[in-house]
Amino acid sequence: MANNQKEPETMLPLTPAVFHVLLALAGGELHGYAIMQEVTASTDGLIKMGAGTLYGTVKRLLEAKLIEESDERPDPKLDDERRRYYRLTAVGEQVVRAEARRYEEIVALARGKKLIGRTAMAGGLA
Amino acid sequence: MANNQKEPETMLPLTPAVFHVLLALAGGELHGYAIMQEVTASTDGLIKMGAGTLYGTVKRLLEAKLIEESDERPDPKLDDERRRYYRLTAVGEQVVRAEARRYEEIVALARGKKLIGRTAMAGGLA
DNA sequence: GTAGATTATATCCGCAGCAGATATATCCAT
DNA sequence: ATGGATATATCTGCTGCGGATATAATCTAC
Repeated sequence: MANNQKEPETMLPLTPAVFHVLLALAGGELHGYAIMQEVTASTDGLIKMGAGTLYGTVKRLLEAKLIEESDERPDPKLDDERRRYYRLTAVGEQVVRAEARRYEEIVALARGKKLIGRTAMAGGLA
Repeated sequence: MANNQKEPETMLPLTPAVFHVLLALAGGELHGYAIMQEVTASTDGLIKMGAGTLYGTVKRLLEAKLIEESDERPDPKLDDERRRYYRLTAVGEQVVRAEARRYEEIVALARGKKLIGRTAMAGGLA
């Protein structure tokens, strides 16, 4: 094969916490606390990631080289210097893509079993 | 509200193991070992559910009344009497539906961040 | 028919990692 | 300046996943 690294599929499935963190960072670099807020916001408050989960997950993701710290500051003046920003690595992006596709397959499976409709309106008729 | 039971959304998110078991049973009742095989088959071998995971999960699902044992035998003559068949309860079906919708939302989120395409072909261009 | 592989259920236990509690410190609004 | 929100970090209890182990019935092959 053309590249020298393992196939991203080999590290699937991701834990939900890992996936949510990578997904949050797929929209651009964020600092830890912002990741927590992004996860809560993007799931309508259903997933509330605790501090222990977040920082533990970030640590493991750094070790696995799926994310990396960035020294760039979006706006040096308005920024809080306590913040530590993180971004996806190339491998991290491959992995989050692969996991997203896996989720897509599961949705297709659920659709095949008539659990959800063909349209993408997740709310249904409520 | 009209019904006397909790909203299925309150017990989300499900663990991946729980979701896969419920999803397998959404296609009709199955015995334990068949659930394992169905999970492996429907995920192209990516998820290989161990015996400990399966029977532990089944036990907890029975306690939570999301599944129930059925005495019906698909074909009494050809059947293996060791088998224990399980089916979704009404609540269990509500819950697996709700979780499937949640997965759909996550896929939509990933789509919004351009991680996957608009079409549902999960394999992509490989 | 009987030996070996597969099917089938069940429990045990080590380990990963999630989640709340705790600690510390800075930033911001009043 | 005081209090509350922001921000990072660690500790620890607990859940539950997953491989190993045990037991037994069923099926296949010879």
